[in-house]
Amino acid sequence: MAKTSNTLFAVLGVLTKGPCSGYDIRKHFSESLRHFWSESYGQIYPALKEIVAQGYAAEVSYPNHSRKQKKYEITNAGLEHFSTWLASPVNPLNYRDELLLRVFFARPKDAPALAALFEREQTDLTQSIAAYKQQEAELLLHKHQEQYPFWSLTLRYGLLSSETRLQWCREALLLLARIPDEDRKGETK
Amino acid sequence: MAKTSNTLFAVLGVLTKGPCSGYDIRKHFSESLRHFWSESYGQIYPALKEIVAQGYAAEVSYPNHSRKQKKYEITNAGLEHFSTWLASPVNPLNYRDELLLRVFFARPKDAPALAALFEREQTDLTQSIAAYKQQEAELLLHKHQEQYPFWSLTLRYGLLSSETRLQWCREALLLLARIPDEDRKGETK
DNA sequence: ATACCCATGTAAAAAGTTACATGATTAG
DNA sequence: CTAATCATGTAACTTTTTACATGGGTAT
Repeated sequence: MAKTSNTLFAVLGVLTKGPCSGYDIRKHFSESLRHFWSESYGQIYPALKEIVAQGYAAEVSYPNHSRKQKKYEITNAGLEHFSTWLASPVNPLNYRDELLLRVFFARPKDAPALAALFEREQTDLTQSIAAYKQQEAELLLHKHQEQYPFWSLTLRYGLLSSETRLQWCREALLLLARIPDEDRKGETK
Repeated sequence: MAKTSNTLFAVLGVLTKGPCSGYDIRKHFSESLRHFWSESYGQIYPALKEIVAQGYAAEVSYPNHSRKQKKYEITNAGLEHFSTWLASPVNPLNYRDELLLRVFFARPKDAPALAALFEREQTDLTQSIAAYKQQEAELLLHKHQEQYPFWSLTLRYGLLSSETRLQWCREALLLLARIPDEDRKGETK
């Protein structure tokens, strides 16, 4: 198969929402999509070139504002290609979690250091939960758009999974609090 | 900075559990660590070479079974290097979720296709939840090891997060069931 | 004018996967 | 004897990030 690359589809996906420049696309990734997807310029511009080469989008010019900006518009072929991808099976995600990695290898002597990492994680999660809630409120303005239920589902997942992880951090801190003092064996110092 | 590479630390981490060959390390990644970390041979063997070059592990030979196998043992310098890493701040994880990506770009006409993806996800999650529960039972055999609480925490996270995602799939399917019929506008066919 | 964002793009490096070549050992 | 598994390693490729070069537009 030629290209399974998700980058191409992610970029094409943004174009389904309307004509965009590379810069606009980047903004989408670092704003509404940042919680579950991102792409850097180094991926976006080459992907746009490829998408145009395959006839899934075309450059459009708006004579009004003759900026340096290039906008791309998805073609019918592009829309169809995207729909097909959307219905295709998802690849198993390969998840890499640095915090879990540290926990897995930790020993009693690492408990205080781990606790500090968990506390940091807690404050980060608390912030993102607040952000999700605010975004949910903002999203209500689009309540009557046909895409509303889908956008709302992605936000909902962000919220649920962050709350679960926060809860887990709390459990972990309780557990860690019971470890450090009883174990001081195997010290060489 | 020379190397922030997590691969080096992940491999070193496995070595903290005891002398291992590259093959053994691979097995660790595809067994106990698979839910939050993985490395391929193409990463592991070069990483081992690098680790030895930096003096964090050394090749050991067991004259008994003169196999083709090379085992590596972590050095004191390696243990210290690893502890330092363990206490260092975690990098923000860049999470990419193909299912969320599809949901975000979906429109009412895609509802049936999405529902199929969610159902697939449900069965996968149900399986991993069962696997987590079985692993929890097996882990009880190591209840008195000093690393038990940490291993148990990583399993616990796997279980909680899978259950949350499963719950979200159920909500999504209910929501999707209410979409498809009311929306048939904008069809060109 | 000068600073700051908008905007496009690329080169180089780093990270990671895949597929293969090679051969030893073990179980049936 | 044969198949499966153990075991090491690498080359080629894909993917992704990072850092830079370049310059237009706009507000102070």
